Amino acid sequence: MGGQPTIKQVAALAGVSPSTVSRVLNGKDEEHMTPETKEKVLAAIEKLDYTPLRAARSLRRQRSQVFAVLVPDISNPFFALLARGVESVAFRAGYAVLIGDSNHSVARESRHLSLLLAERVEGVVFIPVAQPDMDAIRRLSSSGARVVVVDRQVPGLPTVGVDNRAGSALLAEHLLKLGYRAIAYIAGPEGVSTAHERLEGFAEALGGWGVAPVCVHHGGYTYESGYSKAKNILERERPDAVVAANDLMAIGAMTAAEECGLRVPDDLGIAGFDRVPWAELIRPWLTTVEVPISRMGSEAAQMLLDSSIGSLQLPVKLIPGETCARKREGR
Amino acid sequence: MGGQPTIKQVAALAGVSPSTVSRVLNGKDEEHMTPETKEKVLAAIEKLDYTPLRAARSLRRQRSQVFAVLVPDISNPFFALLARGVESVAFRAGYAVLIGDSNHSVARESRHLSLLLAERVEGVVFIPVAQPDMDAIRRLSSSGARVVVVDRQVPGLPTVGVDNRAGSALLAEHLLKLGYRAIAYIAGPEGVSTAHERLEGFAEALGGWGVAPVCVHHGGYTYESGYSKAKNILERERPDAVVAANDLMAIGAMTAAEECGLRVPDDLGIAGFDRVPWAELIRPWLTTVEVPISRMGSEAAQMLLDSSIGSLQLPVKLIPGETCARKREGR
DNA sequence: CTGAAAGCGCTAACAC
DNA sequence: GTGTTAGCGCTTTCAG
Repeated sequence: MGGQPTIKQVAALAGVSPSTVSRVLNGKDEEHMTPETKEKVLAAIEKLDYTPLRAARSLRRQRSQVFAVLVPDISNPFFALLARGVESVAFRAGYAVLIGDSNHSVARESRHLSLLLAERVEGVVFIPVAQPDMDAIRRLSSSGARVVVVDRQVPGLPTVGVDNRAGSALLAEHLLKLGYRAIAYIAGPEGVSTAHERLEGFAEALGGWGVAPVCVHHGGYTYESGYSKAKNILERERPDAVVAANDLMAIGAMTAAEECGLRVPDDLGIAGFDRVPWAELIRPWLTTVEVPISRMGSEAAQMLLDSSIGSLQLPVKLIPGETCARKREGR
Repeated sequence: MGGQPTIKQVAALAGVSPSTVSRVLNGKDEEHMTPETKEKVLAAIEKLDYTPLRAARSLRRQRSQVFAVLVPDISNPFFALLARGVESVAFRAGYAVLIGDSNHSVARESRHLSLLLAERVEGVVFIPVAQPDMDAIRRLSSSGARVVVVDRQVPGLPTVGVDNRAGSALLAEHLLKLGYRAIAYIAGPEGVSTAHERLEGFAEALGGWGVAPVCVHHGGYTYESGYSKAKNILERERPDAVVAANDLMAIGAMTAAEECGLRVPDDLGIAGFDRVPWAELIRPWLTTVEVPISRMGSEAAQMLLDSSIGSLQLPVKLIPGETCARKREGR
């Protein structure tokens, strides 16, 4: 007990001044230093098991050595993987990582942004909610914190993302080649950039083949919304495939198909987007598009570390699965 | 740009001293304060959009207002849910939450514990790896940080856990009632307390019916280990059910069963433990035992906030699923 | 090559 | 009621 040792105590034990200890700690002037002095200091540090207090250091250096990850829901595996990518790079660089969960609420997100300002975080890897508080974002970033947006677009902020249009086009062509023509689309929430991009890329690619979606509904990127939208669609239309803008909704659609007595893929093809980590555990295997989310996290963290901040686009990959397996001729 | 405003600037603008601003900020002596003074200060704070610097405050108050979550893999939905529970309680109480991912490595975990020491976190919600660095843990907790272990046992530390024995017994009885008798068990890693508890609870309950497991293998709580152990078992034995110590391994076992040409549940029953959030998306539905992990996170955080630190055990719940659906008479 | 001194922004005694 | 002062633990000029 009795509090951790301070630099003063280390100095006293080593018989030097605090400044000398500090120099050793920070590797300054190491070349112009008597090896013995250094040894003594190191020994004292070891002996007392001394660790410099970050708060004091931050205060003095005017930098916190802290990053943050701010996402709508950390329990969503997609976001959790992002956090992991960030944490791993940040930790290696000696940064601590704060976690923020906005719970899809603008208000909570704003409060988090303010907290991060108080914390003087040096950088934030950020997945904003649909209509973020631009003012809070501006305040934070004009405080000197770097902000990198991931998998979304926010005007004026650098982004790490993927080519959603291209990914959707890949998926569309895959389905067309398999013979699907009556395709229903469950889009993401309106006002979210990825939702638009995925929808547009998909519709355009279909258009190139002279095909149009049977219908387009907007869901909320959740399992439940995928389920209810699909239910809705299947009661009204007779598509031969349902494509959802993410995996969670696609799986919801699978449940709906099952309840409607449709067999996947025999009666209905289903596809998603993201390739969430457990996508491959779903049976039948989901057809999806891989988004390298963990990599996006580490790239974003790297951008925070480098001075070079600029947008970055990573490639996506089509993952064919059993849920869209129809032969061109039908069966 | 040009740096954030300080308490001095607020004081100057309000025409008062910094202490007065501080008093307003902290709600001290609010009653013995001229309402006008308070108004002026509040106005100045508003005007400058001032936020007190946490590092300075921490240094002076000798408390960081920071908690941490340290887990083996934040991208594991089980741990991510835990983090969410912690974050939500901590945030409400004005605490920031650091995230640490030990990547199942003792070395990384140790380094994280040191970093948390430097950070002077006030509390840690901790899921340790199999053979943790007890020394690092002791150093941290004797620095004054409260440490609550979740879902594991570490001698001398308070725990938030569940009754794994009872849960396993529940599961065993469910299977026995359904008529399963030749049950293979895939346990968790040796040296992990939950693994032992689950195994023992299961074996004991079987014993009560005069039944013993066909065999017991130890896996690593991962999908891959579940797959390979099950493969192994199915090549040698002819169990009518495979029970895994967690869902991830159970799902691995499902894949193995499939590859061996066994139909679930007709030829082979399969059960897990944890009820990970996407367990219900798996088809056929997994039989499992629910562990309220998010709740465990919020309870742990609450323990950090309250002065009362002591172990806590939350109840588990059996979730019957289609993977163990055999009738008593067989089919 | 090393020490002394000042100060980062804030809070808490202690004055008045 | 409010201001003055000292100091949390550290880094960094500036002397020597």
